Amino acid sequence: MKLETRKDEIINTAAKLFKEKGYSAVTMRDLATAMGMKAASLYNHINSKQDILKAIIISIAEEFTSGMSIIIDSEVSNINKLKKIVTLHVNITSHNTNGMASLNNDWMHLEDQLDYYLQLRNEYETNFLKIIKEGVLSSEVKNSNPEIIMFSMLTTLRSLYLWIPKKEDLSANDLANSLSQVLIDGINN
Amino acid sequence: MKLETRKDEIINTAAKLFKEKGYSAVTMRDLATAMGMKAASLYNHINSKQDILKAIIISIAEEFTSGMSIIIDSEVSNINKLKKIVTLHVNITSHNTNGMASLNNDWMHLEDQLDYYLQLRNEYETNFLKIIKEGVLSSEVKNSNPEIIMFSMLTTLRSLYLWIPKKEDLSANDLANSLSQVLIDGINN
DNA sequence: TCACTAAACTAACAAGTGTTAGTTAAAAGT
DNA sequence: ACTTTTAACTAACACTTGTTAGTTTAGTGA
Repeated sequence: MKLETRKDEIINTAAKLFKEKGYSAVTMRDLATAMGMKAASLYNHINSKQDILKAIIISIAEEFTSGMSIIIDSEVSNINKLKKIVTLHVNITSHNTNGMASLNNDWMHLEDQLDYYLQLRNEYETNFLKIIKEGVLSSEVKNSNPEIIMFSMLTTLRSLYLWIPKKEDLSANDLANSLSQVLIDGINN
Repeated sequence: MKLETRKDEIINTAAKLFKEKGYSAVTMRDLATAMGMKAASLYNHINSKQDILKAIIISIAEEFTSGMSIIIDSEVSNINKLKKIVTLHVNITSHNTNGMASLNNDWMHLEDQLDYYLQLRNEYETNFLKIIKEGVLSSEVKNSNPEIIMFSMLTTLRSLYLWIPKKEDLSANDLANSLSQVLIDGINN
């Protein structure tokens, strides 16, 4: 665990600002002010505004990809795979709430890396859907529209970044458990 | 049902562009090009870029407020109130998917109307939470964390704008029913 | 001590921003 | 027939944008 470099500080500060106003509304001068320096000085550490966005989004997207890959290979029931997905989202989001905002809202500004990002996202959703469909086949999962199930779960999980910072009292574990219960068992008594 | 004015056309076109790139990334020249005219000509119909955003967001926010008010006053079980909320979101989103994107992602750029918007949103969430809490008290709703329940439902409902355009074969009614089932009864068999 | 490097600075640029002023041409109202 | 309105236009504005060039300053290794 290396110390946080100046470049990392800039990227983390940028992620925070991007979360508040969105990528396009944050200027390099905004970022510089937040860092306590002048805009031109940022370029001693980063190549471009684009590159900051890329650094924020791609690393998280790859975390999800490798996390999903481990879940796919794990030998547990499909319901338990879904629970693992919930935990994956809670964990990744917990240690990078700001970055998750950019991933959700600013991916379309990626330019060079857009295709790569879309590919990762597509693969992720395909794997997610496959688990649900297999769960339906094995009667673990109710026979509802699998795409609606995925949509419902995934949108909730993708919005965790909005919610986790407001509920810091809740441990990641507790949240993952409660959320799994609500998402999987429903709320009807 | 009056004919669509030129101003409405501009606002609808803007909503579409805002959905694709976000408010800040869309320029008045982008909007003008999409309308087949010059940027300056837009100002014959609208006062400012800000005003377009306001027109998009506030009208939808008020739709939600009045919809919620009807649900609150309706004499049905709390579970059925929750189902009505699902239907409310499906209906509003169905006839204004583009605007819902701005409401979700660009509300922070409202400036003058920001406080008003936040007030409406806050009241809405308070009412939503109250229905869930009363459902828990009357044992209609499982005794999970009410805030997690609301978070889970609301984030799914708020993301409908991403999904409805991709599933035009599904009628608003069918979608509301399927979604209610998934959100309320869960997916576990 | 001296060269080198890291990381800040000032100054400037070319392009793009929302918006205003003034003009024009066609349509509508009287 | 004349006036008014509508809705487009061109030209320009003051300001902001991301970024580059060149300079300065402080710390590091030889």
